[in-house]
Amino acid sequence: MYIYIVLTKSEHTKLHILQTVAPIFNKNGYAATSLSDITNATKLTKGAIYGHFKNKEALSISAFKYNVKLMMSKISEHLSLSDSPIQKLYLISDFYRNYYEFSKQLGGCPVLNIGVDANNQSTLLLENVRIVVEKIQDQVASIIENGIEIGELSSEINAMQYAKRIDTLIQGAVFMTYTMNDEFYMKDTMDQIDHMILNDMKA
Amino acid sequence: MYIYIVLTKSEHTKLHILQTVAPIFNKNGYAATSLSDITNATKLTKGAIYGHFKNKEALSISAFKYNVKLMMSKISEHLSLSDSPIQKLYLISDFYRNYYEFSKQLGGCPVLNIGVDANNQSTLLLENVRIVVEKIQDQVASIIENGIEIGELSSEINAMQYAKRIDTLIQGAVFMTYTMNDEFYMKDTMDQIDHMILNDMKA
DNA sequence: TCAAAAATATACCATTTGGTATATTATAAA
DNA sequence: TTTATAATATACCAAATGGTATATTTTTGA
Repeated sequence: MYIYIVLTKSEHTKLHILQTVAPIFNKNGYAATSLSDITNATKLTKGAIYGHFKNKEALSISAFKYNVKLMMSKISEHLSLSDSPIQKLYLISDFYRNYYEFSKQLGGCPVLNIGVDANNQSTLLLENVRIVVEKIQDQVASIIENGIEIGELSSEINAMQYAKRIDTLIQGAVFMTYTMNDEFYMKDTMDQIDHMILNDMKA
Repeated sequence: MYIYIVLTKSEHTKLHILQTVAPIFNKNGYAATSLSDITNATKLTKGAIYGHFKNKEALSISAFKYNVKLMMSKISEHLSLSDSPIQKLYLISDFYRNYYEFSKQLGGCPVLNIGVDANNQSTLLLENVRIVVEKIQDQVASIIENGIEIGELSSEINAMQYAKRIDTLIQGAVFMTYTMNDEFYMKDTMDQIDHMILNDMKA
């Protein structure tokens, strides 16, 4: 079953801009993405761009959010494969085993790229990255809490601490995988996470 | 005991440029650092800058190497506190417990910042980051190998694999610490590394 | 002390930057 | 079909960009 949503001209153009521009900002970073990069890629003029976005910073934030939404919905989709909290944890590591290829479509990992880039470029952009990181950690923590409640996971563990650990492990793996262009880091880190679930977290 | 090295005018200026510019490139990234940033900060003119460096890219590479040298010599200094391989591993985690404050002087972690930044900006810069990462991992691996040889560490473990794991854990922690401005990630990750040394690596 | 060389400053280059005011075109409701 | 409005294009802006040729100043060794 498909749901067809009729877009107005304006909505269509705005979506086209975001789709086109999100990977560019993600790859190049804020400063290295120029308005001519944007107009060339979208085949639109500055008039059209500025009709939809206040300025370059606002566009970059919308582009970041667009990429995050793509990423998050892909994870959610994957996590829906099981209802069991512990299985959901395994599905997280499973998702990231293929994250290198997936995230290339987005122009890289938005959290890593924009997190590093925004740190000294745009306070607004950095705030948005932080919100996303917190949201991700909250979601993982609530999976862990559910697992503890139904007795799948040990009641000894601190849900938020482990959520942060998992997130930190993942980000390190993403960074190393991209920087060294070597998926070993991703695969090995996911093995570590699986090991952690089994040995430290399981009830 | 101090060693005084007499610098020529040229050497003095070159050092002054690198000292001044290294944190700026590290903070802002390649594209977001302009030549006027450089001339303003150094109080020199373009003539002086281009007398010492072929172009902006060459300067950014020298600046990266300058920061890496500062970082590496600081680590080496710390690791010289013990001759025991297993103690050296603990000294690595100990070093990174204070890394947030230390690396701020450099304008952030050069490996993380330039690694992410260079990925789509400068192939030359990225190559240099990779060389540094490999060098760090080789050094950690050789500490582990020594530990295995003298019986401090288990002969079951793969030295390079654990070197890469430690490095990946550290990079993740650095990223999270900076992005969230929260040293919890660094401290907790170093606890994990200590735990790994004791439970997975120790003979 | 002096002259050659090295270091640095000045003045310039074409191109690009983000952004805007205005003109033109396309859309959508009456 | 017409008309008001929304969407997009055009033409422009001052400022900044990386880089260079040349002029000036400083250094250095004879």
